[in-house]
Amino acid sequence: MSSDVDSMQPVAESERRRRTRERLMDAAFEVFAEEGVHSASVEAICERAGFSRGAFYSNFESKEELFFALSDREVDSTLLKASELARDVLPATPTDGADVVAEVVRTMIAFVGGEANWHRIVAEYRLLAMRDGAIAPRYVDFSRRLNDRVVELLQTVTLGAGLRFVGDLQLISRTLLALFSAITEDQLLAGVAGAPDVAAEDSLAFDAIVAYVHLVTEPDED
Amino acid sequence: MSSDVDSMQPVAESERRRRTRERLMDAAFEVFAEEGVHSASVEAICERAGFSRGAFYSNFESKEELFFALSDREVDSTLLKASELARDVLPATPTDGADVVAEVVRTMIAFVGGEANWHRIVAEYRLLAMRDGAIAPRYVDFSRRLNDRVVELLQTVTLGAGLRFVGDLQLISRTLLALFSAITEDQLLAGVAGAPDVAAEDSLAFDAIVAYVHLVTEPDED
DNA sequence: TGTATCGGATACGCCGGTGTATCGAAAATT
DNA sequence: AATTTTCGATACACCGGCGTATCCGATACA
Repeated sequence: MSSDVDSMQPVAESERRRRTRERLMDAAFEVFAEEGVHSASVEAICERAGFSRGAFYSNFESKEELFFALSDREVDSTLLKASELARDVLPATPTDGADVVAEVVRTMIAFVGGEANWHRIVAEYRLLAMRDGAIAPRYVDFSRRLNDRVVELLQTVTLGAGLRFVGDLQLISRTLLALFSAITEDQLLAGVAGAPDVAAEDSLAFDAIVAYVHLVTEPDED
Repeated sequence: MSSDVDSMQPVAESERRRRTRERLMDAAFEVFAEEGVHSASVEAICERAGFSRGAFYSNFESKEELFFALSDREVDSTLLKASELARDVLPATPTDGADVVAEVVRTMIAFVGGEANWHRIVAEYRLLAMRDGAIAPRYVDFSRRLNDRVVELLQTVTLGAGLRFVGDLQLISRTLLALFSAITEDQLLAGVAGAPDVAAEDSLAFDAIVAYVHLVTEPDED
C-alpha cells in the first residue's frame, strides 16, 4: 500500500497534461463556434490544436465531456469579466457626451461585444439546453449566476451624470440581458452577411436599450 | 416542339408530389427540433415521414434545400398567426382581471407559447444565421418582417382597460420580441429540465415584460 | 545514467450515413 | 384498356469519422 494514506485523490494532473487539455479546449472553442458542436468532428478539433485523436481520447472521454469542461471554463471567465466591468470599466466611462446612457451602453458593448465566438457558443449552449435535460440545469445555472452578477452591478454602479437605476433590479437585469443579447446577435448577423463593420448603434436593439435605460433610471441625489 | 410555347415554366407540380413534400417537411420539423439540423440525418427524416431516401432525393436536392423550404413555410405561417393574434385573439381578451397587462401577456404567451418545437427551430435558425452568410439574410428578413408585424399590432391594438402604447413603436416592438423570446426560452428550459408544467408567470422574464408594458403604456382617451 | 512511467502518435476495424443508379408499381394520358 | 410517365423503393459503392489497441519517444525518478 501507499505510504501516504491520505492522498487517494486523483493525484493532481501533470502540468503537461493540463497544457494539452487547455490547447484542446482552445481549439474546440473555435471549431464549435464555427461549425457547431454537433458538426464539429473530434478530428477537426485535434487538427486545430495540433494533436492527434490519440491525445484527445487520452484527455477526454468524449466530445461531450470536452464541451462541458470548456463551458465551465468559459462561464467562469465570463463571470469574472462581468465583475471587472462593474469594478474597473464602467466607473471610468467618460461622462461628457450628450447622452450619458448611450455612452455607457456603447462602453458595455465594446467590452463584451468583441467576443463574437463566445456569443455563438452561448447561443448554442442555450439551444442544446432547450433540447437536452442533462444540459438544461447547467445552462440555467449559468444564466442565473450571470443575472445575479448584473444585479450586483446595477446595485453598485451609478451612471456618469448621477443616474441611478430604480425599480426591481432583478427585472431590469433580465430585460437588459435580453436586449444585450439582441444587440450582439444583430451585430453578428450583420457581420456574417455582407456588412464588414457595423456599429452597435445601427442595431434597432441599441436604440431600444437606450430608451429602456432612460425609462428605468432617475437622477441620483448624492 | 411543344404545341404550347407559353408553358415553359416548371409545370405545376402534381398533387401527389406536393403531399410528399409536405409530409417530409412535417417530419423534418420534428426531427430538426429534437436533434438539430446538423445531427438530423436524412434517413431519420424519411423514416419519420414513412418514406425512403429515394423519395427524399427525388423531392429535394439536399437537406439544406429542405431546411429552406421548411423555414419559408413556417415563417409564412408564423406571420399569419401574428396577424390573427392582432385581429381576433387580443380584442377578445377579458378585461376584468386585476392587472389587465398581465392578462394580455398571458394570452399572448398561451397563443404562441405552445409551439415549443417552433421556438427550438427559430433558435437554431438564428444560430445558423450567425455562422453562415448564406443564411443570415434569410433570417434577418424574417426577423424584420416579424418586427414590422408586431409594430402594426401595437398600432392597432388597444389593451383592455383603455391602455395605449406610447413612444417609438419600433423600439417597443423590438424590446417586446426580445422579452417574449426570453419567456419562451425560460419555459422550454424549465420543461426540459425536471419541472413538468411551469406557468409562464414563474419566469422572471414574465414579470419583466409586465413591468415593461406598464412603463410604455398610458390611458387611452377614447 | 539506467529504468519506469506517462502521454501522445499511429494503425486498424467498424459503422452510420450519403448519393446514385436501377427497378417496378401506380397514376395519368390517349 | 394500352402505353407512357411519374415517383418512390431497393440495392450498391463509398467515405468520413469513431473508438481502441498498440507502439514509441520524452520526461521523471532513482
